[in-house]
Amino acid sequence: MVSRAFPTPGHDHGACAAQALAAAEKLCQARGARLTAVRRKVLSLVWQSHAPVGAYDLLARLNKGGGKIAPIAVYRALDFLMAQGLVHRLASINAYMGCAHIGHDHAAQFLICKDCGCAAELESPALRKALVKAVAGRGFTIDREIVEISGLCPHCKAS
Amino acid sequence: MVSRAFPTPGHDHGACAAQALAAAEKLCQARGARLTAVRRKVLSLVWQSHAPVGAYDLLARLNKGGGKIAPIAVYRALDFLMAQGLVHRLASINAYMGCAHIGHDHAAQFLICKDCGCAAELESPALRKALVKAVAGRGFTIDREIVEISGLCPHCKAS
DNA sequence: TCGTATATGTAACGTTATAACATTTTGAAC
DNA sequence: GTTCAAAATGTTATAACGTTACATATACGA
Repeated sequence: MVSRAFPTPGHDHGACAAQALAAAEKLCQARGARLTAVRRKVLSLVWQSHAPVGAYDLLARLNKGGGKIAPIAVYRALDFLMAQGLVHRLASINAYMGCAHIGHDHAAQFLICKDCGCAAELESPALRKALVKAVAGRGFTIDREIVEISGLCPHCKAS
Repeated sequence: MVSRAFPTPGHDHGACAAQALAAAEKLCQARGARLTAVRRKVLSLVWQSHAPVGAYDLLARLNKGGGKIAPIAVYRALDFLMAQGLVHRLASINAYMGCAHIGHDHAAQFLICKDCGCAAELESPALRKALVKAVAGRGFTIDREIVEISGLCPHCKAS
């Protein structure tokens, strides 16, 4: 399977998130990367839903219960998680989501539902290829690509 | 020609910008859209270079000489210009650039040089088609697409 | 010229992200 | 196990980006 599909409204998200966390744990261990308490907590919060979440939302959730963590701490955790490929940033909505294809580098594309707020990761080789081809011949060297498509997901369209 | 190429370092930018402003003027007149003084000024500032420019940069330039324009005025002007298709917003860098293909709706793609800061508009039908195709079959309805590719432009790569 | 829609002014505020520097924790070498 | 340097976190302040709410002014057709 190439894409993480949009979750059905009633899917078992607990299992979904737990699996992602376990995989992240394993990956970090293998790499000698330190998945510290803050980082693990931020990652778990990111995985609380399939809707990308803002940094200050994460901050508020971290501090729910009287914590005093500063914004910078969240951004640092997110930077680490992005460097490890565990989290993606969606530039068009200033939000972060868990990566569905950890363990290998990939230039992903994102579908963002403007109704329910959920996002799905595409990772289409054909699209990637078309992009590279479109740029080729212009003498431009690609460093990073951002492809974010907003619209209506299947579930929201149906209702 | 499908794309606005990266300008050569010494190109006649005065003529380039003047042409864009004249075309915008004409388009607004034809549509009955009011290209007021503020909007015209913002558009001309946007066209002062081929590097996308931030809203607060525009603001500073507007106020150079003692003006007191507020941020909101710039954003309102930009909103108008974007609605008319005269300006694009680059979400990945929070900046704005003049549109090179005014007068017809288009889903453009952008190449952004991380060295000189210049950006070019691609508007590749093949890429667009690949994107639509990649999304098709997933039941997702496209509303808006953002494709922003950062890297090195030909001129910067050469030097 | 009247009235309404459009545009702009004004002030305050909300949101997103980073800078700069101090302190603590970690893990490996000795 | 002590020491040391690198990595991580804490603390405070601030930069950068964008909007709300409401008042005023201008344009333009009836």
